[in-house]
Amino acid sequence: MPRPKTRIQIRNSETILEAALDVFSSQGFRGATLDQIAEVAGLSKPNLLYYFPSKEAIHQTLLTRLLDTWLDPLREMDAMGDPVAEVMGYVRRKLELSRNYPRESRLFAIEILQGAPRMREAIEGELTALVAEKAVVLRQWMDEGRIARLDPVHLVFSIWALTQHYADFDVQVRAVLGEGHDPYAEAGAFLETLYTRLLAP
Amino acid sequence: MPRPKTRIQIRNSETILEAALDVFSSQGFRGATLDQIAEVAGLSKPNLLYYFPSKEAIHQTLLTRLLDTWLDPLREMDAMGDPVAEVMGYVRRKLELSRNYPRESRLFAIEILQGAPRMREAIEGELTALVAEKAVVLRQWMDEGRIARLDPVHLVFSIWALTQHYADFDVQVRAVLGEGHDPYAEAGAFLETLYTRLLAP
DNA sequence: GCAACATCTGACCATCCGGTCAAAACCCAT
DNA sequence: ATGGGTTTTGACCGGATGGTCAGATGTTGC
Repeated sequence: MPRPKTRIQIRNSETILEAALDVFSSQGFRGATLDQIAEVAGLSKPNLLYYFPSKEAIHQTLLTRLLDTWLDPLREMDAMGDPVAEVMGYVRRKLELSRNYPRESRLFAIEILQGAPRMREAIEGELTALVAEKAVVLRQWMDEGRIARLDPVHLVFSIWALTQHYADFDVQVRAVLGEGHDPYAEAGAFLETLYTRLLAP
Repeated sequence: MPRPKTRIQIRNSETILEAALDVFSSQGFRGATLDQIAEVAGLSKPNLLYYFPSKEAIHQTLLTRLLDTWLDPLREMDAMGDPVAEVMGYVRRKLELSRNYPRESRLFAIEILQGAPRMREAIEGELTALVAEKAVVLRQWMDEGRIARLDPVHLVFSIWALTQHYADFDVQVRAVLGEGHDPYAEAGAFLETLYTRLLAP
């Protein structure tokens, strides 16, 4: 089953990946079982293995798809735009990602936490290259005095940390805030203030 | 084996917990096996179970010990001290914790990521209470105009996110930075700048 | 309506894993 | 040295889990 072709193949592959995302992101690779995924997907376990050769392959497919989605917001940061607006836009897009795709965020986090055993290559390649590229842009803006002088790479780290925190530590965030809060709305306002103050030249 | 008494008991209990921390923090609860822990500890599997009644119990012991260490830096934040210095001190202590106890940080992170199945109570109790208490102090400082007006709880979240990021995402941080960097030293400088600018009234 | 192919499943297998247990090895006070 | 308690272990158990397979069931183009 190299490339899905028929409608059934496409539909079922998607169903499986959707279910697998649910289970992997809440249990980790080792904690997830094919039976669980099969149940969530509403398919039998052998049927899962008709569409994917192994548990490993399902996980790998999810991770590969994930990386692109994950890097897109940073790719969009435009060297020609207004520096503060561009960084702010990146923060906003990244926070949206956490809000709309928390399972993906957690899947990614678990993978990195465990030493990125199945993503090392992508981390050291694509991701590192993209950050290096954008660091040049940021440094340029700093040289021109359009944003404050900071370590550009750690600036990017701070955006990752602050936005992903709300998806990855959701349980903790909600417990501490208590009832009657919209964590993401409040986070948006807080981060707006934070980066406004941090970036001012 | 309710309370370790003899020297051998104390020594072996510690050896087991140390090994378990290694394994649980890099594989998660489900991913860790007693055989792995036994091997790292240099003991046999039945011997592990002579000191602890179950895998679950080893994990629970680690989590319980962890929480106190984890909250201490925030407890130390003193309402009587200088506001900016107190917050900065908290940031510094929390970053030290990430640097010196990265495995503990990851153990905690994995637990929360997976929905805190074995820590819910502590999160909703102790941790929430402590944050609420310190939020009062922070709000007081803001009312007095001694630090900038911000959402105090999200300010605390930001400190957690920014400091723990360096332990939890260590692999990614090192990959992106490349050779010849001291991530924690750079992070310390970056966070100093960030919170100086953020907190200024 | 039927052949050819795609999809699905029950039964099964080998391995792994947490945990048990009886007996061996060890330690130490007398 | 010896006896009584402590510590350690090899062998084993039952259940879970990833994966296989032969055959049943569906689907589609003609």
